[in-house]
Amino acid sequence: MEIVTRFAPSPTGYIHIGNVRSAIYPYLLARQSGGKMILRIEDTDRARYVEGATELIEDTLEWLGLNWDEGPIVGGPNGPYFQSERQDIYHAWARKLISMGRAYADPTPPEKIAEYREQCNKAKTPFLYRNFRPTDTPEWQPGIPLRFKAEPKEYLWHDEVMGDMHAGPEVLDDIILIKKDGFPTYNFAHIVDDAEMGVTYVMRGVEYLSSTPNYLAIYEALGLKRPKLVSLPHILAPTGNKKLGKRDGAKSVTEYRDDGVLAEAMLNYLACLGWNDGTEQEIYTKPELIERFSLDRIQSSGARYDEAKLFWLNGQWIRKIFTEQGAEALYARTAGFWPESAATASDEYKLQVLSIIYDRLKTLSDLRDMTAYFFSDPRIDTDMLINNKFLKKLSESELEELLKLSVARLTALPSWDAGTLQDALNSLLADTGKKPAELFSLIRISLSFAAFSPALHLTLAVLGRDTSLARLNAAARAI
RNA sequence: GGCUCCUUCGUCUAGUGGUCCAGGACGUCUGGUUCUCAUCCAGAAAAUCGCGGGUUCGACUCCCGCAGGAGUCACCA
Repeated sequence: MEIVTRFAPSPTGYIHIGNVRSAIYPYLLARQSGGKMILRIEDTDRARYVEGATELIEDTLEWLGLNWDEGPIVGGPNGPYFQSERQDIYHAWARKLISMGRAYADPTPPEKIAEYREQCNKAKTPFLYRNFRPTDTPEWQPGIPLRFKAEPKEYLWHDEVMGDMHAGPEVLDDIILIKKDGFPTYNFAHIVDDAEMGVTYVMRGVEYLSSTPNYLAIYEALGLKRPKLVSLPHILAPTGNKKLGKRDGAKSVTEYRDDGVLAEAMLNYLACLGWNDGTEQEIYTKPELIERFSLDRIQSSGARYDEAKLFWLNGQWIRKIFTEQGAEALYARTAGFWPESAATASDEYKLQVLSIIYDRLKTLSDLRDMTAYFFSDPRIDTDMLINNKFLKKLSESELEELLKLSVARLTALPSWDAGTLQDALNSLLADTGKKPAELFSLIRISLSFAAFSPALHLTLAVLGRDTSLARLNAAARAI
């Protein structure tokens, strides 16, 4: 049978690190089996609805490369894919339950319910609405909440991650199916939708585990085949034991895109947080994840989010793309990450800069700080030269002499390529009798006045003859 | 509080009765790669496998208790 999975977020804001796994795993499972993934927007709570959130969700999925087969934008045979547009469907199913005697209109005002709950709290007994079930219920009509009529009994089920589960009758309750405003609750809507859309795997966070018996009761009442149930453990915040959530400052997934994290690295990291294939591999491409993914290797305990590892992985991916797909492929990803002064620089020049600096990047946004001196002359800071730990042993006149000699030698060079420059630097080293630490530091700092830079001969080669010599001369004059 | 789930290096994890005085990765530390920073390479420290019982010739692995942590008990999802 075809595997059908779904990702069913509420449009209440952006997708963050803590909840994106419930999109990744359904995607991997669907692609692996040749099945399909549905995107469904659960917008039944008008109070929490956030304008533009649906677009944010779509943007996140598209960035990560998690394309859906049915849903907003792409459409499909089981639409609409917004719950707010499926009112009639829920009401039809609701009437079915009413006619079977498994649902009833409940006119009890919320204040009265709060009172019941309070009574139970005082008596230290669990609050179950079924114990307060009204006897003379009116006919159901819009404006009155509709409740499920629970039949307390024991439930057994299998969760693909948590294993065999059981729950006693004490957890079964008369949950609300349709709210006063006519919208269904999540509890009811997702069951109807999954059934109508042919969903075979329901993957969601573990917070739904304890309400599963109530869902099971509804499947049973409706005569529906249960989908496979998959509970995904929480991702924990870096500190404490709480799940990662927006109020702990969980960043949105796409915020990392803006910070220069590659989608490949993000997907790789998130997929492997709480899942592994049993090997010692750390870097996975999307096709590899699709091939290797398996539900039974999803961890049953929560996993702590570790940004340092994400950044490490991102560095690995930056290098992987450069070496496997070429400098141009990586360069194509760098738009928007260059310093402002690079605006007028040519693509060819930026590509050269990228080629000598890419293996130092943890994120693409590192380009901003690390490459500034390639695009504009740095401010001369003689202090940086004179007090350098290698250069402070040399007198100022000695530094000036060395710089002038270097300029003279480099000026005389017949060509200005990395190889020639390397040779020139080596012979300069031999002729002056200076240590590399001294001569190279002097030249490197004079060129960049930066905390660090790529290999000296490469830096010279990319900066070009005119710029290099001008900067060395300027530094010599400033000493 | 009731119910439910979870528990191996700081972190992510491997481990399905002996090959584990517990392996890999991130992070940390040390050394190397003609200066710097990073990469890369080599190496180190790092878990009495939550605790206590049992079963067994033998347990991280099976059973039972306990403790700790988490989730849930909405006309939110």
